[in-house]
Amino acid sequence: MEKEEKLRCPRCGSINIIEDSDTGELVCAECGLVISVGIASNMKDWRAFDSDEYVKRAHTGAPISPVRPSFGLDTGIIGQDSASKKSVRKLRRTKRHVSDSKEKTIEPALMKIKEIADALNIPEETVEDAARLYRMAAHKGLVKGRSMDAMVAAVVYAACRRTEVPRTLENVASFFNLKEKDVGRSFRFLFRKLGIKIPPPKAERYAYQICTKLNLPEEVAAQATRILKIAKELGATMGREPVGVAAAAVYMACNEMGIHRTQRELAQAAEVTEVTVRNRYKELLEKVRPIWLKQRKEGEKRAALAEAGGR
DNA sequence: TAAGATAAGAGGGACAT
DNA sequence: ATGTCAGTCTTATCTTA
Repeated sequence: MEKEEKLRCPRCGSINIIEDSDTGELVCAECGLVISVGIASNMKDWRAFDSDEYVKRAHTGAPISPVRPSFGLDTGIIGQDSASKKSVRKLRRTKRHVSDSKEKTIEPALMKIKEIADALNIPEETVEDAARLYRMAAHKGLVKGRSMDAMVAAVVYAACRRTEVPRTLENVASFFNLKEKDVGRSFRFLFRKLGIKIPPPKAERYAYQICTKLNLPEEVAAQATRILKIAKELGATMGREPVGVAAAAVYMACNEMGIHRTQRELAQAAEVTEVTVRNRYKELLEKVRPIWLKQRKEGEKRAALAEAGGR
């Protein structure tokens, strides 16, 4: 059935490597790692599955460099890589490969992926990943007998997670008029069966997204990112929904910078409840704020010194 | 009106059976 | 496969400043 190469997946060691004839990419059929080219380089950390584990096994160093993340959503930042045209063609050209009927049945799903991607402003890179995941699922017979919408929703959501595009289950589910929990169920089913580990979403991504929604200055996002970094190091985000933590961090950054935003506004932007924002905020106040303020003070001091010295 | 507090209920993960 | 357990988040309601 599957093509086999003499290659081994560097992540899971499987020799079950599929070649995507369109892109020439080598993809591990077991875990989905793209071996030769593509998004693999963007996906750094795979080990953890849920939020708890993520913090427990938090990679120590490696500060998440806040280098202009492309946070998407209605801002013009998405079209960075101008490969859109190429990848659309890539998606269309799926029939050329593999003669069997499976590829044919996949086509409508790919179209749906395109549709939802347009609606939710999802970048091409993510669309391709979703298509790739759907193919893997189809080849393993995981789609048969299940709602195609739910499966498409699941792979789109998964691709968003893998490529760190901040979209919630709710975002994806509502496009298909599905319930969040149903998409979630499909998502978990699919990726348990595929054996693919998908890293938890990063709170920093949501922080930027929230700031964008509320038209907050970049400095707020930068401060929120620092808060989140400290929170992570302290384990204060353990087991919490990243988007909720992000909302609280942004709220705290606003407060500290004299920008008035209510908890309700943050809650709405993050699509969580006020209670969640409150609870996360409370935790951040206790655990993170002291350290954060100290670091800020030190940072300012350094900046002042540097400026004085530079003159 | 914003924010804090509390309680009941749901859904899901870990773990054991 | 099914059940229990601990923990989170949501909804609803009430209180406080």
